[in-house]
Amino acid sequence: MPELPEVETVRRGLKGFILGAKLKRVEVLCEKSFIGEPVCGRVVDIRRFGKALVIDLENGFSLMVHLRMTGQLIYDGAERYAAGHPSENFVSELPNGQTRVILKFDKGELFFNDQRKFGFIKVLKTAEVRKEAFIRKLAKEPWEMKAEELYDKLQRRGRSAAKVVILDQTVISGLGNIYADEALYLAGVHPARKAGSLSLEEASDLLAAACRVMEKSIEAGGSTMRNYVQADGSRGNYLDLFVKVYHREGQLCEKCGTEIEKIRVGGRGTHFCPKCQKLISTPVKPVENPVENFERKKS
DNA sequence: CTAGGATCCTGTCAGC
DNA sequence: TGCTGACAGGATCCTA
Repeated sequence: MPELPEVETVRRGLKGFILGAKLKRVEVLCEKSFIGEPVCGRVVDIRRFGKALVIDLENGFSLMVHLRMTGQLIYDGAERYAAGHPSENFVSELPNGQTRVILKFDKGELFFNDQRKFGFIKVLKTAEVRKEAFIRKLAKEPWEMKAEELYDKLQRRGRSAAKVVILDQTVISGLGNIYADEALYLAGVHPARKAGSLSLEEASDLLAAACRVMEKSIEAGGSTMRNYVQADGSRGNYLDLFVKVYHREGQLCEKCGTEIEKIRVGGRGTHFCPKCQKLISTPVKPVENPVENFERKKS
């Protein structure tokens, strides 16, 4: 799942259920999914760093949760709260074959499910959370970043596709495959544009678009059990309600009516409007007298 | 340092 | 039916 808005949704929702609760027992069903020695204790805070969630315990230890592609956190107590990668697990009997870790609290159980096992829970000392490799390298979130900073980073990685650069969490944190596509669409930037060809103004637009698209998603309530099950009992992804290009290939662009296309950029499925997002490939540094330089190099 | 590709893992779907 | 390859809301590691 889980890009920044989904993780923030998990954080806010989970807080209502486990803040102040006492973790009494940790059951690890998949060794790969839990790093370190299990710890217990009362939950004093739940924080988020980019796409990583950190559950702080009273005893000085913290549990860092990264959901990666298919992670979900499902709490079962007096009622159920489920968020993360949307799937039938939201409403299934748990544990099941995709349950990797169970955190048993005094008032309920928190299931960490993860189909692909890319996600994990890692035990850290609370005082050392910021030293953890992923968190330490994390760039600012879009709303904390200045356009000039993003522009500089795009320049430094000028020969990569713009989308590839903004997906890098050490460049800007929070965007994943969906919101990267959505932000590029809103800003009118083709995903495969060389990062170095973006102007400061375009970088600024892209930054504003990233803020807007993620704020909107958080407001929409993110990916939870609540909006996974429709009123008529059918299943639906909340993203379909407001996404403009993601998974919309073949459908029409809301702005110009052109068919949305799907291509591959940096190995990821990429959706865009070929009319609203033009591919202008300006060389980063135009080579002067290429023929002459080539001749000189040979000799 | 950057850029590109492989890799971790399970499940689903299209095509033969 | 069964097989095969492609692909998936992420990030790291390896090579050039």
